[in-house]
Amino acid sequence: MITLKELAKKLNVSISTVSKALNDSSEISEETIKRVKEVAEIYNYTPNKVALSLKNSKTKTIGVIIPNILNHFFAKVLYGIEKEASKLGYSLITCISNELYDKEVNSLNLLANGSVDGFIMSIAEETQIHQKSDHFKAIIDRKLPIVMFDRTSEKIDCDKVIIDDFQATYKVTKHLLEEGRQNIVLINNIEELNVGKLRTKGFLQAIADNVSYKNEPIVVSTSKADDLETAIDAIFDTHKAVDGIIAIDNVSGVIALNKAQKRGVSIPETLSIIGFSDENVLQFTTPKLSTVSQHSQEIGATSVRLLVDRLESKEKLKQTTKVIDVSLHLRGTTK
Amino acid sequence: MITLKELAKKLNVSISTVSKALNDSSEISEETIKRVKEVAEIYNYTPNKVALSLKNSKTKTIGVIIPNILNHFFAKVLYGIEKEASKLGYSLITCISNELYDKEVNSLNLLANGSVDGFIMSIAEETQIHQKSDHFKAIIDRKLPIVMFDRTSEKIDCDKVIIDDFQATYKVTKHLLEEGRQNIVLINNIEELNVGKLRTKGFLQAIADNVSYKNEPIVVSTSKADDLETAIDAIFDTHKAVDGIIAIDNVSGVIALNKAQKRGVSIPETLSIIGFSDENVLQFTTPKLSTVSQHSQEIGATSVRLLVDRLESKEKLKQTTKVIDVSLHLRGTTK
DNA sequence: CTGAAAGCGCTAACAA
DNA sequence: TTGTTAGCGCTTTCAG
Repeated sequence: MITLKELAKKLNVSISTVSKALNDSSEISEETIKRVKEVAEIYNYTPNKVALSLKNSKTKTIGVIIPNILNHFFAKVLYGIEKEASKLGYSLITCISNELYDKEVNSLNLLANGSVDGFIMSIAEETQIHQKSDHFKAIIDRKLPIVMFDRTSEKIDCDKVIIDDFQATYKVTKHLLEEGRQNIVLINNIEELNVGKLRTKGFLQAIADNVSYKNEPIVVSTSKADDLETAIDAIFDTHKAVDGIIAIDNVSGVIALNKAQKRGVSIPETLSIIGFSDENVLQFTTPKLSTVSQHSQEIGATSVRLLVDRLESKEKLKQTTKVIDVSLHLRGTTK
Repeated sequence: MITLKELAKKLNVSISTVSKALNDSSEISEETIKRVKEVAEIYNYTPNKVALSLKNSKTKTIGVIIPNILNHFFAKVLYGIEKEASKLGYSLITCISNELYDKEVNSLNLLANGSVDGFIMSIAEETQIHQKSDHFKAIIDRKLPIVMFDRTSEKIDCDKVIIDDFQATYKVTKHLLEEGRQNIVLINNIEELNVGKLRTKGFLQAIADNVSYKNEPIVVSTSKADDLETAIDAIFDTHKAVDGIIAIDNVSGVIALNKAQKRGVSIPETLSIIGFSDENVLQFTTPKLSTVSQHSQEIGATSVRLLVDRLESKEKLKQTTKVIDVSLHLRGTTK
């Protein structure tokens, strides 16, 4: 990497002249600017990012902490974050907390030493179970803004991007009720997470609001099941009359569809299934799974915009919570 | 963030004393070291990463360029990279090329300005189709080492981590031949990529080496197919006698399994299927897909080790190519 | 219009 | 044992 100093020597001018010329300063003559730029071009000069960061106390870099990159939802959010960040001239330092509290604390502290201007993150499962939040406070105290998406904490006052989880399942349930389903099972594979709790609430409320629904709402929690597939398969034994399944996580919907088909259940005639999966699973099933689309990419992009707005605004902005719309994509597994 | 300077003032000593004390220099008295460390602890001092990077001309950061984060193979490699890098004390700046040449060039240049010590990457599809490689040369000329994984370029002399693609399909094909299959179809959804070409070669060679195989080898290229599912479904019409399918990409194996099942083909009795999918798809099918495991996480970890070795070694190391073993996981879709 | 110098936070050679 | 100083690469104020 060639530096200003070296350019200056080659040009027989001072360092500051080169710097100013390259920044089109009005202090420098047209003539000199041209000369400097030519030579800079030849030697392929680019300003050293680290020096700039030190000088400006700004890195133009966002720290991203993802609980689990193998989960397609998070992968897609990251995709959205990367796209928007790169559009706005920001780089990404990515850490993966692997759902662990310690790793999350670590990543946060590691990057809070000047490496990034702010954070975009989703809370690790372990952190959420144990309701930890002091580490977030510590970061915010150090004037590093955080944007939380999907898994957020009420204890922390920061920008948030979420979907309306309650509303999502409320809508889904309502749809199944309108189909005339009377034995709806909700599969909850994420009960420790707040989003899991909210989605369950939406389901229960929708059923409570429906006077013509005869049965008790059924919630099957599978999180602790050693084997998700077995647990889901068992639903068909335990609840013989099941005619509607809502799967509020990434994968359970597809599994339920598979198990139902193996048992010869005709879908969507006698059973409707709606999942929270991303489109990537669609190519794996026939009929195609009906899903709640969480607009994952949009969640990522919005998070970036929120953070960058805060970083680049002069005034102190108020903390906001953006709610991203969900949409119901009815495909082959619903009527 | 508190700085050395501020600590020094609070302690009434010089900046360098503080610095040395914190680094346990033998020049400083036990006494002072203790005093300094206490105060540093109180104010939660951590050295500024940017300043260190500038000082040392080392960022302890690796630039990672992934063609497509939504592809589970790459997500898993990234997972492996992150885990190993973090173990070795390195951070990751992640870019996603989205399979585009321009984006790849851009990311490379963006990070080559001092942001990272080296790169780990897999080549974008577009780059590989057009056989571009000058941008890699430019980076290496700037003394930034690159480790390429999976999709590599023969034109570039750098560390590489690959699987033995030829051997992989050779083994797979041999297995199907030993099962007695006589009408094997290879589905190639990645024919523009070198790995696609190599895997195809391995298939062809295995068949050529087998004297008792009666028919011509069949390769179905689907890359340009608007609809992968339709293309795969059509195989069963075009090649009625098909009794073995090898899918050399991430998803085609599962799709083939689905389509076959819909047509009532009994698996693995009359048809064997082997795919290159990762384990994540297993929960979506019954029987479980037999696969070639590429040890994606290991690919990532090895890439990191290769790069870090080079970065931290005094001598000039020779460029090496690590070949990661593949293993054949026979499950329900093979005999 | 151009240059010298200070400073961002840190380390290390050298001086005291 | 502690302090002074220079320098990593850059921008910017102030002098010339």
